[in-house]
Amino acid sequence: MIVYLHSEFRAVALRDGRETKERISRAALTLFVQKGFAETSIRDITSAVGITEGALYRHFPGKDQLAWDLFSTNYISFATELTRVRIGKSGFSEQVAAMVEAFCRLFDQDPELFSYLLLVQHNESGKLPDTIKTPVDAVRDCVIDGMENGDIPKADPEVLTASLLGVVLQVATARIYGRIEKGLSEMKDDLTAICLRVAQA
Amino acid sequence: MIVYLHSEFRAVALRDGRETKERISRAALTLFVQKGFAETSIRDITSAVGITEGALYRHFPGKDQLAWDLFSTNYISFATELTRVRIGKSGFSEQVAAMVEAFCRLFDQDPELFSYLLLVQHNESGKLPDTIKTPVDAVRDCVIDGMENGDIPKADPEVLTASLLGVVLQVATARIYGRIEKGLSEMKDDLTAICLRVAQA
Amino acid sequence: MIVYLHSEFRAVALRDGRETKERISRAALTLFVQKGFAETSIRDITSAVGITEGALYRHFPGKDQLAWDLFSTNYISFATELTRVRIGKSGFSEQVAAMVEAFCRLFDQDPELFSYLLLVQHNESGKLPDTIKTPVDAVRDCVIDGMENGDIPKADPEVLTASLLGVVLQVATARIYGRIEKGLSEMKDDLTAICLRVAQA
Amino acid sequence: MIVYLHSEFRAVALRDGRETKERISRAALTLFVQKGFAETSIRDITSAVGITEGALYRHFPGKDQLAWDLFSTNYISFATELTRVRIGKSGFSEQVAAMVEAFCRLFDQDPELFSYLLLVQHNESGKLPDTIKTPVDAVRDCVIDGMENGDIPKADPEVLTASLLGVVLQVATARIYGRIEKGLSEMKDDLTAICLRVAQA
DNA sequence: CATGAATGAGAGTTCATTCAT
DNA sequence: TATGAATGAACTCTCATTCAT
Repeated sequence: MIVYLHSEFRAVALRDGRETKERISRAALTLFVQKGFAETSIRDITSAVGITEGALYRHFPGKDQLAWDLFSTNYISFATELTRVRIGKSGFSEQVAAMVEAFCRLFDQDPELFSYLLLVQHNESGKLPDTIKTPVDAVRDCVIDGMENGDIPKADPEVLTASLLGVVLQVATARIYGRIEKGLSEMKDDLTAICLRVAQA
Repeated sequence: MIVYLHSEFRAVALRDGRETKERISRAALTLFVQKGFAETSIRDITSAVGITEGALYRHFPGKDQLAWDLFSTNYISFATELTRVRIGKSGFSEQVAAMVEAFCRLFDQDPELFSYLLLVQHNESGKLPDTIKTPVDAVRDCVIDGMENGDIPKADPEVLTASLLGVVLQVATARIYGRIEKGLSEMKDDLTAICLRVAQA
Repeated sequence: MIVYLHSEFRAVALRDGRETKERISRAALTLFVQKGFAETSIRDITSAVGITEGALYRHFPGKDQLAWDLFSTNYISFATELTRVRIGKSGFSEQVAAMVEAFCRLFDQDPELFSYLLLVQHNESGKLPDTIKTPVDAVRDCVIDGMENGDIPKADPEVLTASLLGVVLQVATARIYGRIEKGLSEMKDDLTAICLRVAQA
Repeated sequence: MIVYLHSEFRAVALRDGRETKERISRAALTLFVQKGFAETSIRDITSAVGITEGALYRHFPGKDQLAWDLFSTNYISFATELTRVRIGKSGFSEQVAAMVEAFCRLFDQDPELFSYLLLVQHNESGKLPDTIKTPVDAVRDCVIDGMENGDIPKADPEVLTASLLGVVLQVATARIYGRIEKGLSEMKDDLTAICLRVAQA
């Protein structure tokens, strides 16, 4: 099981410095999602944390780095989680179910992080080196496996990957804007069913 | 006959308010999509057009208004187009096919506009009064009709609406990032097929 | 009798150009008094008149000149009026009464002009060449005459001049801010009485 | 012992927020009186102080607030002083003498502040809540007291208040423009005498 | 580690003025 | 004469970042 952003039990054991750094990260995440990266000032972040502007630079080299750390660490960590839950299952259907569940869990546990990684900043993923696995790669791996194993019909794997992602991300978006009221995890079976129909599994 | 230093055509172009306004709109659209709204400065826009910063304010009251005009006009007009092509067809399948085609046409004719309306700024749609129909409304209308007519099974219309939109928008995104090479219109039948499977039509 | 800013009967006989110029002057006067010189833009003036910005420059070489014309013409003309009414009277008391009446008449006929000349822009008077008579000069002449003729006791004429002006201008100010409700002309005898006590006439 | 490049005194001066704030206030006061509020730019102020433009905003939220702080603080405090010196005296004549002296003292000690409060920005006093006592109120209180006590004849207190103020302010103005050479305090007895004649005390 | 005054660059915007039409 | 698009300089203000303390 992955730890999103910070685990409470470790925080207790840590010194103030580490704790401040995590409070900065969390405040930044919240504000970046709420107002956007450019619209969030260093002062917005530090005054939310209750420190002065200069203090932030003890923990992060700058605003860009802060945003990037926030993104890349968690983006990679979520991709790893996706692959981990997929590898544990055999058969396309089970794998899709497991991945959908992982998406829903992330959303329900930490909607801000979900938004930041997958809706707001997901165009930042181009900055990652190609060797790093992203959530998109994890889904594509699943799709390609499914085609090679004959679980689903052969087709352009990129189109199928995008379609599957699209279903989950757009439903998440609808949930954020209040058009859908149920938590994502409550809908995981429905979402899985839709995904399997998309893939004709 | 006198030969002016500037040809009449050039002079007309320089002095014609309409034309300048449209060149500003287009430059702004391009830059907003490329770099984002906040990251695009007035100077970026005007120097792309070849005018000074102050000149922009004869055509738009400010940066926000420029972005909003760009968004609202085209967003509403695309929603109208979606409804128009849908109304012309009977049956859920035909209606979905027509709407998918409209999405693909917009994308291929003007990918920047597509991105601006549906990927970059689509969260601005909340600022529109509820009486105005958006593309999301157009898709939802189609879904609700399909359920009422028995063309598709009853389910949460919001989830289905989001899923259908997700398929199209995420495939468009993959195309923009170069993961897919075919034009969207070339894939319209595939996209329609996926959408119909999503809806179990 | 002097004509403040423009006489209606002449305006009728004039061409559009002259009439526009006077409408510009009047609009500028109003706005300068209401909002201040720096806070009034060319656009404020021209849109009040109903012409475009460029058109103003057919009538005035620039904003500064417009303000200066407005000030100097009327300031001198009012100084002339003051001297005219004073010369007609013999004895300090009669002269003061006549001048107070002239101040009150200007205020009641054209409070904006009064404010502009005597309250708002009166520090511009330093730009006038010393050979030109100002309202302050007119009052000082009266004071000096009164001292030389033995109508009033000898003292620093500048202090007395300032005091007399102060009484009139500050009462006018109180009237503008609504602290006094009567028209200035209604109070002219009271004001004259106060002025004569100031001068110990 | 280490000798720093900048002496401690200098370093303290540069880093001491209080001191900088006061230097900004003083520079602004000087410039507002010399050139007017609108004609004074932030750059004018900060370059007079020897800091950059942005630094001003750590001490004041903006230009308007700076001007307003400058005005309201000192305006109220001078009104309090006026009332204080008046309360200490019995009888209209003594009270007027005390208040005239207070005006003269302010003028001679800080002519810029006098100008700013009473000549340049005094129309800002309308922005103060009615519960706050202004110098005008202080003078009016004295006038009303004098009438009620029978020290001076009954008349419109607003007219008398304005007249008394007018004498002092216009003499101060004449002094500023160099028409009068004596310091105001040197003339305080003359001014008092004039004021008493105005009020027929 | 934290403070917060200061920097310096750049943001959006306004405005007096010009000039081709 | 009038128009109004365009200029160019100035404006107020914001912000990421630095650094003496």
